Amino acid sequence: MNIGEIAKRAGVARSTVSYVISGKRTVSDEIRRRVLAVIEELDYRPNAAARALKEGRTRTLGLVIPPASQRLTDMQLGFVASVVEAAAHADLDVLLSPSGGDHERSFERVITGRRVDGVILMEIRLEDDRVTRLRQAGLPFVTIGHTADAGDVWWIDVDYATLIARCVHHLADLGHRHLAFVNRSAELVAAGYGPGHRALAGFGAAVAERGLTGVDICCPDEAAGGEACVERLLDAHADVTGIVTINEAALPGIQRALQHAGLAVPRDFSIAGVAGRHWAEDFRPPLTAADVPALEMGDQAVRLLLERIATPEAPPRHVLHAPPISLRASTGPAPFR
Amino acid sequence: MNIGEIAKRAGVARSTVSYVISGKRTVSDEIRRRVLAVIEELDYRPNAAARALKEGRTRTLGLVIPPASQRLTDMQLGFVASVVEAAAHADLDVLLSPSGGDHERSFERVITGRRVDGVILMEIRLEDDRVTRLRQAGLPFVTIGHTADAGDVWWIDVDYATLIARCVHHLADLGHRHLAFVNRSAELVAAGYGPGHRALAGFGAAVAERGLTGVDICCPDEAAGGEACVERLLDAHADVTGIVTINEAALPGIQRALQHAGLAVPRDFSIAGVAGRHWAEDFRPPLTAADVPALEMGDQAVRLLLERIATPEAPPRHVLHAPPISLRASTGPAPFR
DNA sequence: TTGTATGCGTTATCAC
DNA sequence: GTGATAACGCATACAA
Repeated sequence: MNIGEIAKRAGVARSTVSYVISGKRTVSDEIRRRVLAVIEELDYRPNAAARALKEGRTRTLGLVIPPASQRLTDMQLGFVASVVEAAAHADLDVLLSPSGGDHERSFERVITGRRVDGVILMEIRLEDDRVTRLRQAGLPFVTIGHTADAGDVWWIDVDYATLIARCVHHLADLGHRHLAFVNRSAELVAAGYGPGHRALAGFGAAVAERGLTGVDICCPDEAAGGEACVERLLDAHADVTGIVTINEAALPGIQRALQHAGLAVPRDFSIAGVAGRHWAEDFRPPLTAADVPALEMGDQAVRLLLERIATPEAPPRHVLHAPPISLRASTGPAPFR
Repeated sequence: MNIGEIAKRAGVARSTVSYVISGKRTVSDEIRRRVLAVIEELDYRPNAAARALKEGRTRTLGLVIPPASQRLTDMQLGFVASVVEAAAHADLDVLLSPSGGDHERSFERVITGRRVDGVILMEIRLEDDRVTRLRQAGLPFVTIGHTADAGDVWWIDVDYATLIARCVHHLADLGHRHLAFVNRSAELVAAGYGPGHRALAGFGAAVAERGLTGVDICCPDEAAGGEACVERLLDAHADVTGIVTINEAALPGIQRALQHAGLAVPRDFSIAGVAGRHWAEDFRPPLTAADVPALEMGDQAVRLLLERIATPEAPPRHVLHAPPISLRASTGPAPFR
């Protein structure tokens, strides 16, 4: 079933069918009706490969996700969901590529061979080979997160340093003097995961500015790890009265550890951080946290990418999100000890 | 950058370059080396669209996921992850398509226009338009889950009826006489979501067989909903001593409600079900449950699809998984009341 | 062992 | 307002 078949049955030239479909030149009403009727009858759809070959674009975006073997966080999932949604809205398809581990071939396949018109990259590290590779491939791309030297790339990110600093200031205002920062997993941080490093820097700066003492600790990205981490933390630093965190997946475990230690939140202990809305609201009591606007960010990433594809020479654009901290119920005045 | 350019620089015919790449006929060592050197130097990769047009296949699979707006469950995420992984392993790309809601266009785009060689469909309902549509489109597809009339389609599913029945028998053996079944969300069940209906049927049959009393209740797929649901349940049916569930996302809420009601698990109350391993292990105490082998199933779905593509006339294949129930710590003898 | 020629299904340029 | 035709980049049957 191809455009020639439609043309033959409608008794017109192939080009006429093409123009009926694209509307790029005027076609008499009668012929258009006849062609459309045949298209309808045979349920004809243009062949995507032929069109891509001729037009030089695929109407497809590549989305490079973290290796799926390690569970995606809620936030990452939100990005994927919103990117797919926004792409669909722009009549674009999304080609998924896991990266990292032994998935180099998949990544290479997606970015070479003109398979996609552009790429959205997630889970960026301060130094990121994939960014280097995309730069050299000359394929338009936008990153969610940004490398250390991202002046020339288009990106969109959450301002972890600022958000974590705000959490520290909030707790300091409440009288807390000894805080802990619960980071993402040690492997991730060691690999140069941007949010981990930037949030830690923000924590350090704010703690210093307010003259507090602060300890930081890496924590596996899951409940059991969070529980163990906080147990150790409470053990080693009995004076800590508040936690600041960006590790949403560890929250259920953190909660269990505090409960187990007989610490009531927020009476005996406060906690605040950056987390997907869902995690924050599921915390008991609901978590005072900056809600990452993952849905909005995915949408924005697609818009930026389309802009970049449309105007390759435009100067790079960066967007840094610093959503307000939603005051919920997990922070309160520092306890007397 | 195309094959002709490589040919010119290497001083050979285009077909020779093509054969060097595909290896489909022997090429003298010297010429092959020369060609490969040029390919390497220019970092040439065959154009995917041209290849797809010529070969009549795209080396791409379509993966139709539930509308991403509603959070994907862990299990669904496991399917996506393993499908992408298995596809990458077979050097195939995965085109993602959200379905349901206002995403019909995306779905249509993926299945028409020969954009993919085959489709994997998730989150199947007993009556499912998408299955009908794919049947009529004549595109090879495999479903994870199965419709009521799935004799002629290739599918792979979890045997919810059997697994839930096993949970009931397990609890009955422990002396429980009054059980409750916590289903997925009312909307999902009303929409004809297969697992919900089949699990309920299995529950009803097993309860009848053992002469127990059973109540069933639909429950939103999230923690807060689970908490509210179980509160109502305990209120209305004080004699219930055990819950059987397929609603993994509600588990944290169920746990909170039981705790809040002062019921210790498993001393005062037992709970068992079907859940992703992660949810089961995060439950306190760890949940006695059938661990859905999501990773294995995604892999299998890809294998089945490739088989179906390779042999279009082969009789349909069905795989029903009934993994054993992992005995953990959430079930115990019925309490005296 | 290598080269030549053709067609996959579109879109767009040119001629009418 | 419409039709014929030349690419797009590749794979392969056929010729040498």
